[in-house]
Amino acid sequence: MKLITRNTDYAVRALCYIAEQKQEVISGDQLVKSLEMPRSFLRKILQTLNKEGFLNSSKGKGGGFALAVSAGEITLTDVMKIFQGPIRLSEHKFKKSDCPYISDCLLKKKIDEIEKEVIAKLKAITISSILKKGDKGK
Amino acid sequence: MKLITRNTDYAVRALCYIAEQKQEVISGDQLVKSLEMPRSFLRKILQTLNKEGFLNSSKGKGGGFALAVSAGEITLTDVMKIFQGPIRLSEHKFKKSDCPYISDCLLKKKIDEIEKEVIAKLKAITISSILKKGDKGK
DNA sequence: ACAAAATGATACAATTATAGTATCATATTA
DNA sequence: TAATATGATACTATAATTGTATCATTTTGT
Ligand code: FES
Ligand code: FES
Repeated sequence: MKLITRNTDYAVRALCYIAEQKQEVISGDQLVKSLEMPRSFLRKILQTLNKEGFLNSSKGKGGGFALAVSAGEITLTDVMKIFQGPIRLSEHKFKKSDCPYISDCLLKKKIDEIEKEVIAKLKAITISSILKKGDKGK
Repeated sequence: MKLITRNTDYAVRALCYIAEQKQEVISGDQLVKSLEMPRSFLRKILQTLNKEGFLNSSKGKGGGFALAVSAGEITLTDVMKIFQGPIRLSEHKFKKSDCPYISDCLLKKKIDEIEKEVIAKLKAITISSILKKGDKGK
């Protein structure tokens, strides 16, 4: 029953780390060392973030990853969507034949409401909002 | 990324159904037929609800399950706890060595806040609050 | 040219959670 | 004592999560 899976979490932490460094470009290995995450797993995550346009990558010596978007513009929901698909708290949506309440289901309505609020709040969390004060904005 | 798993969902719907009927005692088979859920799965769920004190059961002809607690006192979080364990949106709690931010992690704080709010809202959803108007209170 | 340093692509594997099944035992009622 | 119901419990299947591992490609510096 996790809302945030580990690859999302790793991704967020990696983005935070990159955003905080003075250098723009950070190599995967540096991230692995600094954040102590499984190497191959993080590499895959970084590749995905690159493909999705949140990171730019460069090969060869001195290469690595840099933010492609400012830290203030990357939201938690962005990252979640990439690694976990569309956000949905419940799958309470049964075939009509399955459920006598479906046409006017209060449970569904209530859950949907909560879902909306949660998403709104997650959307308000950006990478820069997670960084310690003083580092923000970058 | 589901907040509510199917056994929780089935349990809630079963509780709703039982609460709505005029008879107090409803057999497992009647629930299976009416709600069109997998028989064995629902039986297991009903047994669990019984063990946890939300249903009373009686064997033999005319037996079945009845609410042990009034519908207004069974919350969604109650049911979730039974079938999904303690509610936790994120496992963002790494070993100290893993994460430079852990001592003062804004992400953790923000997630925890959201978590609290979600739990509060889920707690406000009771079985009777899900039933159609007019059936309430039973 | 060539080696070193990096990422890109991709296939594979392990673990865990979810979802569901099946069987036999036990109690109750008619 | 047969029928009806739940109790206990072990088993299986599927899917999601969490990784690993390998080889290819690009870039840089000597
Ligand atoms: S759609 Fe069936 S109870 Fe909500
Ligand atoms: S505990 Fe590490 S970023 Fe939150």
